[in-house]
Amino acid sequence: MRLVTRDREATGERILAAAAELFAEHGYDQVTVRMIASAAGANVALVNRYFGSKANLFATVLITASTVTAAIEGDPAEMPSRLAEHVAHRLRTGASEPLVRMLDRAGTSPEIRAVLAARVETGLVDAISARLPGPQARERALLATVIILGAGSLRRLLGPEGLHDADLTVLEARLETAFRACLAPAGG
Amino acid sequence: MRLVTRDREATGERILAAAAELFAEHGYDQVTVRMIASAAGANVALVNRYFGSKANLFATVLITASTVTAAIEGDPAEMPSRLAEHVAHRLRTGASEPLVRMLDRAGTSPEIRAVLAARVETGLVDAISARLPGPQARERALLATVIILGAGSLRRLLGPEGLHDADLTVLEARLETAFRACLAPAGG
DNA sequence: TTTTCAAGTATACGCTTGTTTACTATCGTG
DNA sequence: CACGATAGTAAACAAGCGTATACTTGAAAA
Repeated sequence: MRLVTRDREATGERILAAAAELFAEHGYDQVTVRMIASAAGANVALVNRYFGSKANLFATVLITASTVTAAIEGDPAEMPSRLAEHVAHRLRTGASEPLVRMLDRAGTSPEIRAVLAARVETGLVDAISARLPGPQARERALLATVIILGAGSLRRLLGPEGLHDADLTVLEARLETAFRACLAPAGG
Repeated sequence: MRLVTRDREATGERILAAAAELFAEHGYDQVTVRMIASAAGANVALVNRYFGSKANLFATVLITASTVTAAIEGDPAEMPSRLAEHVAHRLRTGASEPLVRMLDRAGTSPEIRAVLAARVETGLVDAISARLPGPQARERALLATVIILGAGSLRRLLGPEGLHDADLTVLEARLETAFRACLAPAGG
């Protein structure tokens, strides 16, 4: 029979889930291990006991976290519209995939930045450029990443009310042309 | 550091300058008042004595900090190329105006976010949209702001070495088309 | 010179952080 | 049952933070 009350694995997963939720919502710096433990219904010491350190827990969360693959995968010709829809939806609702949320709420400490940078490389830049035919794939992917990250920054900075007076359908349409300009095989 | 004179105003300005430098370099959260005081060659207590609080000092720095006005002002038709050059130069060198650097290293505490958001509104979004003829000026300005902020995020995340293998002249050319797509009067 | 007052200093307060240490409680098993 | 392994707990650790206090110093006014 599975243990209900004293289950190390289950507790560890609760901690991991709580950490993913909180990191995505508030960013690395603003989340304390006590917040994580409280949200997971676990003792503070278990966070460090099971994951070694807060930074390591964050890295574990990042590995587990999904990416924007849904918008990236598929026909490259329609990637601009998918990305535009994804970003526009993000601007509209504030919701997004955990990875992206954590990216633009990036912690400022160097060790965290490093693991985040690696994740951006693989989860965004490389993932996008791998699907781009033609030359300058990396540069084009970098620019698309710029928009994705920038939208997160703007949303975080201005909040929902800061975008209320903006027409979001207009934003989405223009986002698509912007993505298209970034991703087009022919430059300039 | 030994002072030649006891000049409150000069000391205050040294603190302000040191704070501007450090905030732009490392972001609000990572900078301590002791770092500021040390860089300014002043005592720790003077920071709070002269500026009330760290948050208030940050706000003062933000007010003093210059903006990207040089790239924004001028013929709107050439704003895309000016912005692209500005952003590309930023990606290349890592140097940028204090305001923009502080923006994408935004602190995560709510009170800091508020003053930053206000500064983005006036210094970027409003400044750009005011110079845009035609409809949807705010939406177009928002998208340009997205790129500006996103470039800062990417640069911060990947660092100089993360962009070494990318052709920055290509990036600048594509940035210009992206800005043009964002800022063009005719949508879609 | 003496007085005076603000500039500057040294230090510590209260708090929060991540982390660790001893301890308790509960389980499977001999 | 008893016992040992271990999940979980309570508490404190050391360090760092912003901030406040009480003191010292130096230059100008008297």
